[in-house]
Amino acid sequence: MDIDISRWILEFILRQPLQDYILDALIGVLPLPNDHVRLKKALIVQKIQSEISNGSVSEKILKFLELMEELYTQEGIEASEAMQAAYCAVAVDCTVRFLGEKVKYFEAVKRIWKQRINKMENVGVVSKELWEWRDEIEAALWEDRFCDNVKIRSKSIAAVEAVKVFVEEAKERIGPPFLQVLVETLRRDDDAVKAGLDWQNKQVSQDLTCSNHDREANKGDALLRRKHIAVQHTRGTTAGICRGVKIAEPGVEASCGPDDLLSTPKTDEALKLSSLELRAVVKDPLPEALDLAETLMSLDRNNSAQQPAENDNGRAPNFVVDSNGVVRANEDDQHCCHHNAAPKPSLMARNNTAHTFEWNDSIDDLSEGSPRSGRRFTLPSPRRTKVSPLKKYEFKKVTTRRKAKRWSTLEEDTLRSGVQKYGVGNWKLIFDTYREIFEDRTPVDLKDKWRNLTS
DNA sequence: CTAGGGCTATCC
DNA sequence: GGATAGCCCTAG
Repeated sequence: MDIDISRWILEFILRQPLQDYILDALIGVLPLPNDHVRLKKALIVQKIQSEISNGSVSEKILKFLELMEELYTQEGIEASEAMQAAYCAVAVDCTVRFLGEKVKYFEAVKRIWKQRINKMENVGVVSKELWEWRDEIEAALWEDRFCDNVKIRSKSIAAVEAVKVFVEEAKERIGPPFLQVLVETLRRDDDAVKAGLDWQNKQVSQDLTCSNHDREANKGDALLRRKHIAVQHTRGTTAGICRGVKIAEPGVEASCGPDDLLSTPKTDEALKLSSLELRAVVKDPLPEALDLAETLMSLDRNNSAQQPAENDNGRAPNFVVDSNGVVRANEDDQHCCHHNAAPKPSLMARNNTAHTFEWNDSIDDLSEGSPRSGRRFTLPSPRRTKVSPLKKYEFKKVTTRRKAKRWSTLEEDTLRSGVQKYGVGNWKLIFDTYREIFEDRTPVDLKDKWRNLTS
């Protein structure tokens, strides 16, 4: 799986309620970038949420908050008050819970405050309040009155709540997952298409010159744009660039927010250009179809005028153009043709109505009396060819066959002695040993010659 | 790199 | 036209 796609998926999943073991399994399976800060932050937030899911805090949260602070520092962002408050609350909570047990309390103070927090003098996650707590908590190790003071004061600490506040703030800073932004953008695009069509339908009633064809073209433009957006998002993001247009992900090197993510003058220009290119490649079949219909109807009128008394079998078919623009034979004629249909050909014979590779819709093929004369006519379509685009760029291997050179007696004798010395099959070794004698030969030549000598 | 099948030019 | 020598291609 593409590393970006797996990242998007993981980012999205991280916003969902998730068991830790599932997350760990996903991280183990998905290919992930090592240097994507937003993903790391999302992972940390998920881990913190997981830690507080049982209604209490753990020392692990301290580590996660420290990691988060490191990421903030990398981005030049200062640790927030919410982060500092959460860190302080968790540290205090994880310590004072052992106040009744002297040994455990001593170990907790040593582990959390001496070994962890004391080493973080200048780290942003540490606040002035934390240092005040440190003094009181250490004092409580030696004097009971400080112990009581810590007990009373710590009752006001709501560690889980403080962590939740931080989590919400962190989520907001990280922003929505890329896939969510993408879906929302596409939905807006859909709404825009619908709104556009509604508007066009209203215009139709007022403006009779606006044809169905034009409306379809407009609709196609909007849909085309949507597809381009999807393609650019899914295929162009590794480099982040498609046709010179950069599609930024939210929160990552983005100069614009999610709202104007996909609507910049450059993207619009690129999409228009792509649309024009597609139109240039795909010929609109409608005008040609209408010409064909007109031709067939005029033929029908002429035939009717020239052969008014002809019987049903020889009568030229009547054609009608249905509401879809499809030219059809008159129902009566179809009925007639069924009665006079030729015997069904063998299954192995070519079926004239089957067009697997090449559509045979040329008007030249619609000669009278042909098997298609009384059948349904379809719109002319672009002719498909069997030419593979790969063939166009296929290099024809040009190899000049070497002129056959007869083996001299010296060469034959050398080959024999070589085989005697090194054994059959060591053609390269023999060739290298007597390279000056086997001029213009190859090890394969030696092999071929030996085959010839021993045959 | 080697083995083996196939192709082609040359010889008779 | 068949036989053969020399060369080429490709799978393993």
